[in-house]
Amino acid sequence: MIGTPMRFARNTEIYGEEEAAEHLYQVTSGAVRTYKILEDGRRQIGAFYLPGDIFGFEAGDTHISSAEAICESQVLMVRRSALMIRAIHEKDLARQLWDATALELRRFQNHVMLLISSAEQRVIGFLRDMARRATKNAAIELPMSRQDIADYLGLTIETISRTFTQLEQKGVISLLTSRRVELRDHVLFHGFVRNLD
Amino acid sequence: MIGTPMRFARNTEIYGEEEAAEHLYQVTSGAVRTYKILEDGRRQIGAFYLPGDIFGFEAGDTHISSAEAICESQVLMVRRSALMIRAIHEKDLARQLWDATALELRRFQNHVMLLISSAEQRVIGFLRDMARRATKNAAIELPMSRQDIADYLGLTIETISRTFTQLEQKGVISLLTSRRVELRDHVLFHGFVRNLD
DNA sequence: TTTCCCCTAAGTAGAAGCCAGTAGGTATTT
DNA sequence: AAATACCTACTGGCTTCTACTTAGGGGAAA
Repeated sequence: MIGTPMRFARNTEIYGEEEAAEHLYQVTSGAVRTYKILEDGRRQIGAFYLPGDIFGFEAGDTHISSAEAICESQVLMVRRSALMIRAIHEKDLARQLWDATALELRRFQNHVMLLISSAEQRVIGFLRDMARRATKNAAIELPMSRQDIADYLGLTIETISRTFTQLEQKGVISLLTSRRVELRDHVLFHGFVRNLD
Repeated sequence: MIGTPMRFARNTEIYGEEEAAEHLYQVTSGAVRTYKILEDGRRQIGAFYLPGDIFGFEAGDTHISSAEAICESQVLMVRRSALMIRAIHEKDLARQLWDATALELRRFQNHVMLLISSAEQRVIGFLRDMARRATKNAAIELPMSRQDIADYLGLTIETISRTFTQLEQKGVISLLTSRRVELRDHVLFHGFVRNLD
């Protein structure tokens, strides 16, 4: 994917909800969150995007979420219209666009699954997802704050914090620092954690 | 949309998870639910489809959910491959396919929003959604059972039942029968219900 | 260095889950 | 036709889990 490289500082907006979706983005470094503000003031984070991920691709004409850089980030920006026109002739490109959409749908579905479980399962599910997507090191780097995780999982920051501590006590994770987590193997290999007690 | 008409009896499978997504469907009568069974046995309903709605369109090669008829239903079935080939030349068709995908993404996003609210807000949100999509009668017809609603909203059947009763007592809805609900106007016109106490 | 978030800890209160039990309607059986 | 089973929906009591609140410590940014 070629495009214009752009830099965004921590907590700066990349695009806003309801704006015309003229561009498509790919993260090259850093991390991005998409979110919506609800009528009652709460914030729901829709997804996190890490290096390599494509975002801003809503299939419609306007963005359904806002996007912000979580930390200092670099992204490639491409004109959506240009891409769509090219996709008519280049079958590979068209294919890639559909794949990106399929991935996005799967992520949403996965997110729904997370939200109906207990706090512990949500956190484990989130960490497993991050582990799968991150560079295959033993430790997971979390670019986002506890508040971001809370707003993604539909929990409070305190519950996130408590659950991290409990998971460490149970030996499921190691908290190297607050932003570096190590997942123990049995959690990675088993699809699901049934009884941790 | 043209296609092969097919009938499905109540609670019969239309397609299964992980099956090749060879077809695309449009409901002509009845109602359809898509769902996934979680590792711990719970069922998460992803969406309900009513007459006119298109489903089975996952953007990928395999279905990410199973689909069942909620009640005796008729659907039109179209070969996905044929449609995609036609879409290359017919721009309108391509447009329609993207629109359907965009709608699907929006529905998922909406679903995520519902799942982070209180039980009362989830039920109200569900009913508002059904009211918007249904034929514009005063009363909403609910083809699905309380268990279906519970599995869609991530609640228990008891909570659904209790919340329906509470909403009726507060004057937000009228339960004409258990499957016919009338939404009071102020809920329809206001975007959100803040204080019902 | 210093400030300011960010994170963790602990206790209380409330919301939703779980476990019965009841009632009404429909289908099946005798 | 009566009796029975079955399915669906509603209600009450108790338990559990997570939100809310307050407080304090620690680390990153300026």
